[in-house]
Amino acid sequence: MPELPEVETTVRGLRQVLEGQRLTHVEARRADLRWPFPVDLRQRMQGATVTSLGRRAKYGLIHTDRGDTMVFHLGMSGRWRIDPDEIGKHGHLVVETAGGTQLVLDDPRRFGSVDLVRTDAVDLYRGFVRMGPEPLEDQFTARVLAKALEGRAAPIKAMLLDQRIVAGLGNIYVCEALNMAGIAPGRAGGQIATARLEKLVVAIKEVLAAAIEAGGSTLRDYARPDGELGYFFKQWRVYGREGEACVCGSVVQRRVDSGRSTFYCAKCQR
DNA sequence: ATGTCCACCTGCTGGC
DNA sequence: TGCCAGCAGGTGGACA
Repeated sequence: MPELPEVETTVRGLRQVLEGQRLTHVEARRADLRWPFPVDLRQRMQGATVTSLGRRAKYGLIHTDRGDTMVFHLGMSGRWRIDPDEIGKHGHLVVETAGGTQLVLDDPRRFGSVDLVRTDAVDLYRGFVRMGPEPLEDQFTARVLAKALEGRAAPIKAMLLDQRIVAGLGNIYVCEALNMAGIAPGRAGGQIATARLEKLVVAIKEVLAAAIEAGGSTLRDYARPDGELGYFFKQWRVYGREGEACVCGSVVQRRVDSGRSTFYCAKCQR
């Protein structure tokens, strides 16, 4: 589930049990996820105290008093479980705190990742170097987006999924934002009028904020072993709704672009 | 440089 | 019941 809102919700849940806590046990249960775990992960994290947590795009950040930052990505199927009944066969990283909480990073498909960087050099992390602006920050504006799309022929949908253009959107929220803005997913990025980009930027900010809000409303679930993510899926306008009625009365379409489903309304998105 | 596609994994669902 | 194809929220790298 992890696009920006899900990672933000995850970080908020982790913050409640990790911030200010000393890590008494850190154990990787296999050698790698998408990449190898840092060989010195346990050595550097075990015994350290978590000073704060943060997020950059779809990455979660766990800062310690040793000047290290653990950077995690949840891939397609990753999630943190808090005090689960059992670690489970996909529980690949286990962290325990002095406060008595056990955290398990669970990721069946193993597209996620865990890295360790020096906190004062987080910006140099390979995933962050060419990354675009945070969509919820003020510096993400229609002007900035227009500049990034200038002269580009690729479909707007593909461009919004490109983390170098704007960082944190995934397949769901791109589909939703394009629908809210009334823009056809296949339209060339460089050929969208500024006024429509204004609308798109507003839609992106709105859909992300609403999703975080919905995740936040069920935040307490993270304290449970079988905690699930939020309920924003109930608010999807087009994603996963092929064949259903759009608000305009037309029918939501699905098509596949480079292996990813695109949901849209051909009538209200032009 | 830009655009496009695929591999990397496991689990689940729906059709036969 | 069982099998198999198709699908899933991401992204780095290989290609033209």
